[in-house]
Amino acid sequence: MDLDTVRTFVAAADAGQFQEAAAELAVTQQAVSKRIAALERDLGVRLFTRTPRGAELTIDGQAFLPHARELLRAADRAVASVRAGSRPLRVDVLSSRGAGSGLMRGFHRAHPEIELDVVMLLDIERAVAAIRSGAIDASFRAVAMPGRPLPEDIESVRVLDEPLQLLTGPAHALAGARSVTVAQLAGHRIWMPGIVPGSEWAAYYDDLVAEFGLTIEATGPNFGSDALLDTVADTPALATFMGGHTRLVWPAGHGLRRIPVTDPTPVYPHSLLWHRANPHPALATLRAHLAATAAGHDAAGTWAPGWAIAR
Amino acid sequence: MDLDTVRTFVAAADAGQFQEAAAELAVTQQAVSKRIAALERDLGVRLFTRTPRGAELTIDGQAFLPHARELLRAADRAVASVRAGSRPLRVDVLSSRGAGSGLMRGFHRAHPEIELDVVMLLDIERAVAAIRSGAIDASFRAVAMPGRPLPEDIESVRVLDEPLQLLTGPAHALAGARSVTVAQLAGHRIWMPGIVPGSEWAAYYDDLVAEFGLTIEATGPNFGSDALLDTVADTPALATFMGGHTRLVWPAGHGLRRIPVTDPTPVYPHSLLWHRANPHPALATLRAHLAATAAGHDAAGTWAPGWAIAR
DNA sequence: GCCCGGCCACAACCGGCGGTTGTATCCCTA
DNA sequence: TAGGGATACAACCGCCGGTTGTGGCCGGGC
Repeated sequence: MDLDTVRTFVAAADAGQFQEAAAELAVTQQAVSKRIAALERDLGVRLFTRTPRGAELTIDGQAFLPHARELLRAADRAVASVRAGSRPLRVDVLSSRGAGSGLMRGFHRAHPEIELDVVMLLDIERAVAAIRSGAIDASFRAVAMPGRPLPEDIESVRVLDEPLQLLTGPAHALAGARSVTVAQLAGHRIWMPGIVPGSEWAAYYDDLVAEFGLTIEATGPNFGSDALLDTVADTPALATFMGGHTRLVWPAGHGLRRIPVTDPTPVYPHSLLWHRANPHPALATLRAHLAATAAGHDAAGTWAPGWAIAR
Repeated sequence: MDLDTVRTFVAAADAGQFQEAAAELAVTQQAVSKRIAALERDLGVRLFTRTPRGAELTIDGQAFLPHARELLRAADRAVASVRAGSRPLRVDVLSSRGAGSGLMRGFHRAHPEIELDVVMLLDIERAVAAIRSGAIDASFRAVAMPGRPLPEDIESVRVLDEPLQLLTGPAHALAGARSVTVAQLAGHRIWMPGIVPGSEWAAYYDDLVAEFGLTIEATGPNFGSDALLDTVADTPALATFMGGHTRLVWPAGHGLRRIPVTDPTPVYPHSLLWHRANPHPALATLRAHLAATAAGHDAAGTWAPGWAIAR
């Protein structure tokens, strides 16, 4: 289906006649007639009843019309999403199910009128480059990499500390625990596929391993979180970490357990990063929303690498 | 923009390479390459970074992808709206702002998963013909015309009595009244443009005029309810009737007044009409919803023509 | 009652869009 | 270094979709 044809249909329906629609679209009446005929052939129904005084919608045409309008609106939104200047606010998040996504969902609920696009860059290096180039407007991340402070033109504000939880299958040795200490995790295999090597996310787990002597396998390709959950559910010796704010679509019958980690609770600190000179009006709205809804940071009993919360 | 091109973009994004997308779409790799290049030219941005091992989305491509998917979903819904068999439930209402529309909005809120299409046929003759032919699944209307009972294969159930209210501008003689009796309306001009001559709606007002000696001008073209409200607001000698369940988008600064009518209150009885043999599953859901939410009919102090509520 | 005007459909024609085949180039891997 | 797999570029061509020209239908006005 061609959107020009749909546009022609809507114009003809609004005008009530092909001739006027043709003038509006700057084509001949015959072209409109052929387009409508082609659309009717494709759909297999008659959309207009032709009269000597114009064309009026059939019942099928009436039913199709609002869908056609919605189709054109969707096309406009799609084009706007990549239009340079005055495009939707474009925000990078760490993962599709992490705290950043949750914050953006909350923002969208609070401001449904603001057009949003959420993308996922792989590490903070690219995120910072994209922010500086204007390709994205903001990013939810730990603020830096070890030894690599943020450039001066990037601003940041700490938004949320996401506590890590242990995710195990029903047959795991720790499956019955109400909570586990970090010390108890020593000796257990923890599997974190899909972490991009060299990213600040990988550095976080490197620090966690170095500090508490855990065994984290960050290798292996990422086949998606469904595959991860499947494997964890079926493998008694395997567990994984999950953000405490992740809202899982819980697969039925897996018997998965989420177990809080304590003494200390490892938290992943999320900050909002943006360019000092970014003029996007929705960016200010987002910052105000986050400031208004942010929970206080209770550092007592939690752990995070120093470089991740610097500034 | 061509939807085949958008489909190609989504396929390439999912596959991560043009070659596989081409195989999926049963075209050559070169065709996919040209389509993507054309889409990028149209949008003015690069959507993929080409590598010797495939093609991965740019940031713009990532932002565009969900919009592209939504565009294709909208196209599917549009096609489904006219697909013979298993199409959305198609319901006819009297007007876009009357009680029927309100009931359908309530039904949609209660069952958002059910696909709906609302159309507006002009009179009950056509509605009954459309119901019998299967072009629509149900209709909200007064059940019949005077002297023309419903055919045997059409079933109906009374759903809602909508009280008429008087709508006046601020300078109208009755503008200050908390309520008016039907007798008080005698001598005032009441303007009802857009009523289809010969329809059961027109017959209703004919009966109202004959019974109570009102002056109703049902003539003149219908320039839309906005124009109607404008005229009523500015013309002291003119009023109109409006369904009491109409939820107006109240134009600011017009000073319009809605005044209940009493002694008796004219009500427009809405029934749901459908074909006895219509197998659409959503039709049963709609009937159950209406039965569960229907208000009782309090006939005391109201008036409606006998033919409109027969059966 | 007839004619004219407005609107839509059909036919013929034609240019360009979008497909295919063929080929060059790049990069990773063995 | 050779080969495989990926994309881009070039040449070719059929057909889709536009235009012009024309005919039919119906209603309103003279």
